[in-house]
Amino acid sequence: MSRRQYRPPPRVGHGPPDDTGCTILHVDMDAFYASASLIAHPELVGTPVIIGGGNRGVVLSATYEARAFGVTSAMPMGRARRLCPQATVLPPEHELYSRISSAVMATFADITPFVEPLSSDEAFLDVAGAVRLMGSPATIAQRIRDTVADEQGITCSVGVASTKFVAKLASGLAKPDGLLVIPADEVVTFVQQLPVGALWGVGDKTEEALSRLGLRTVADIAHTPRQTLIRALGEATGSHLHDLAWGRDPRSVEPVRRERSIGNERTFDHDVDDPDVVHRTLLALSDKVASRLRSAGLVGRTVSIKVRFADFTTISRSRSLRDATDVSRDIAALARELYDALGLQRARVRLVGVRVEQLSEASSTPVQVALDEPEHGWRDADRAVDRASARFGAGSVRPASLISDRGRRERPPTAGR
DNA sequence: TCTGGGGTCCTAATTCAT
DNA sequence: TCTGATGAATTAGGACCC
Repeated sequence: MSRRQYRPPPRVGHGPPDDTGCTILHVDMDAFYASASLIAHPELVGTPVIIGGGNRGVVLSATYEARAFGVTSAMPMGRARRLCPQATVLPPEHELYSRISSAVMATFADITPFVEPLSSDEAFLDVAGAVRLMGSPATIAQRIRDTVADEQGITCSVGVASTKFVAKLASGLAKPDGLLVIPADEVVTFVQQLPVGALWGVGDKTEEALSRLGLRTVADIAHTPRQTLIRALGEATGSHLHDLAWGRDPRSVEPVRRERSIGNERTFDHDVDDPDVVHRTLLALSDKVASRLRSAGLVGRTVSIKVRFADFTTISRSRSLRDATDVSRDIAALARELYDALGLQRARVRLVGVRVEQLSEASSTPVQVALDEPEHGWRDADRAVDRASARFGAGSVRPASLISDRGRRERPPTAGR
């Protein structure tokens, strides 16, 4: 579901590609959400289909038939409908996607323990240790494509290369339903012919900045002094891009990545200027975040809120607690404090979000309890709510203020994920 | 065109501790 | 005790990714 697509693969080299040393695979499902949803709608195969919804939503995924009309992911739904009025629009089915995603990741795990998922529909694999048993990297890549197609009924594309970022570029160029090997000794030629926007980490803003320097291709970046790039883009981005432009990418495939934050946010159907509605939404979001923390066995020290106004300007505020917490009430209280401290009168609010950062394992983080606070009471209450939710469904137990009269009238957001 | 929701990482300013 | 330097942590904002 990469947002950036580039033209058909340029032919690199002649004869069968040499995959020696190309032990990194990037596997990417083709139009994942759309393909998955079509399993239940075989009559729509071969027609334009858009996954998305909500009156203020964006396109989550679209079939290649819809993309032919210019529809891309993350495009506002209104625009997508105008570009392709004949498309069928289906609402997302997240549970289906996550089920298929788990099955695909399990297929990867059968091949190598070195699997780094990037999202529900793509992953890096390091197959160095599997080559003796299963054949060359390209052979393994083809086997993955066959297995996923047979078992899940959807296609994927695989990039095979000696580094992560080249493997990712390759899978993008192989799409849809393709396999592309970039031999190790052709990496520099391959990357340098690409436009700067093809590089991972170059979005609209960075592309603009590069364009101001007159840099359009990766070769242009490669032949620009490192210091010039650093001056224009900052230390990290500047030196990173210079390295990539020469094919240097020492990052290894990391199977376990610890979560650094957990958050939830919500865009209102219509802009809201009633502080009471915002307060109740913050409460519901805090509740959701806290329960996700608990089920992940994590606690967090920093609570941050995000507020987006009607004109789309967005601000955030955060504060750190003395001790890490996973207690709904603590998170909600701080979120509300942060919001109230903004001193907004009747600003029109489009979105609010709550996020908890500075995470650590709940089991290894002592949660300090002040003697005069009924801290354990709230923790125990939260766990009872967790048990009830597990038994009777999410949202079966909610803070009283979310089911008040006003609540019924305004229909606060329910926990749905 | 009118912009979701889940995140990660980077930068810069400010504050705090030594 | 005051002062300055230095480095770490905190906070806010923004770019980027899928």
